[in-house]
Amino acid sequence: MRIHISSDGVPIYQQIVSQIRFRIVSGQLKAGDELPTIRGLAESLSVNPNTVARAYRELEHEELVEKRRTTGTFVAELPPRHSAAARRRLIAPHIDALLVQARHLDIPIDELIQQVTRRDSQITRNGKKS
Amino acid sequence: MRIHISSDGVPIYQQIVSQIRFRIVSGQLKAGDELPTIRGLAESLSVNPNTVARAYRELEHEELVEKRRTTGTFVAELPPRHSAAARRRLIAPHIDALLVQARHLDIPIDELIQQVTRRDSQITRNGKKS
DNA sequence: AATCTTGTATCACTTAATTAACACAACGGT
DNA sequence: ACCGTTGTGTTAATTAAGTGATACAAGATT
Repeated sequence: MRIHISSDGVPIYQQIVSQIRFRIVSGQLKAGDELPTIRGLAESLSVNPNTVARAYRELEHEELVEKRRTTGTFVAELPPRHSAAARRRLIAPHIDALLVQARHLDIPIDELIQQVTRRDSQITRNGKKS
Repeated sequence: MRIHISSDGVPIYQQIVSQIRFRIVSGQLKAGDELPTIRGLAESLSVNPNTVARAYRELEHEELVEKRRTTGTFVAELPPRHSAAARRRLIAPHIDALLVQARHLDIPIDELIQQVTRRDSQITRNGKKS
């Protein structure tokens, strides 16, 4: 598991969370796959185990991973399910945030859609490859 | 100017920034419109003037507003311009964040696109109305 | 049962972020 | 010229965030 930490102000635990989350939701990590142990990853990154534990705890709260004591941490079997209405409600603020950014940068809606589509297929492709 | 502050952990100045920014980029506030004075808004929100001043400073850094000493703060005349390449580069991480969220919620790409489009036209409509 | 490895919990330290109190400076109106 | 209103700057106090050191607890392995 190659995790890259850059000292650019973003907290270490968040860098870990977002990199692992990205691999899970993009399919590079599959259900049941084992993550590095807290201590193992902590040592390879030269950070405190608490920092990795915190990252794993966040992922667990999102139900993306499952921790089994004395065994390790694994990608969760069941991604959480929501109703269509709940999904729309949960994604709405993120959509708004993106639209505000796009308008701020004066990006027209169709150009935005185009880039979203392209980026999505890139992520899909990378996930299937591994 | 109705600004709503909720004590949910998000810093007050950020709540002010995002609410005003949203109104500017969505067209509810137009170029030249005057914002509340720092002291005035501070009093109506029962916060320190420095907190509002900080919010306005952020908006000024984004070139969304323009402060005129002894006169007040106004929505800026010229939105900043970037090249197409620069715009793509700046929006990319926000797109990725949205896609990660969408996959996390198991929202298919076409449903996402549909909701983005709908929300964009809602924002556009609201902007024109005022 | 002993022991190793796993995640967990507690505490402390450091740093950054947030907000506030208060004085200053500039410009417009009278 | 004066005074009121505007944004500005300095400083401090408080709080929150991030990370680390270290000890604990539980289950697997032998």
